Amino acid sequence: MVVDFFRGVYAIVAQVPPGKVITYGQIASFIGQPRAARQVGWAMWDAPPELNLPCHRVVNQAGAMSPPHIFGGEGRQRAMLEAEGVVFKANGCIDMARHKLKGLPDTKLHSIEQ
DNA sequence: CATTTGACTTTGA
DNA sequence: TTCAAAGCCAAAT
Repeated sequence: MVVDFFRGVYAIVAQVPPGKVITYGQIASFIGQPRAARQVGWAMWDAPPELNLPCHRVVNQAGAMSPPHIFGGEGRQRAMLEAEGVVFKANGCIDMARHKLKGLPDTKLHSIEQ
């Protein structure tokens, strides 16, 4: 089986270090479905708060963040990212070249794969 | 079972 | 990095 898509998303996001951000596409790629970036967002919606997933560290490729109604406020996500040490550009987008995660800190994804 | 929807990506300019 | 258009995948209706 392709493993629970959502399960993989949770595992990836949970391993994202503070002060760093990851794109939906990268998450999907780690799972094995580089085209299922949209479903990553769906998984986030279905993501239980018990996991304490740092959804604010998950952004799109352009460095733009999710709609405000997700975090219950306009500019809410930006505040959390700034608190983590993330640098924002004047336009309001994240400095991807500086914070875009290249690889996961732990390769424990071996369990969720396959 | 067919259609719509969406926390997106990629390519090109 | 930003704007525009087309494409993809899974869940909801």
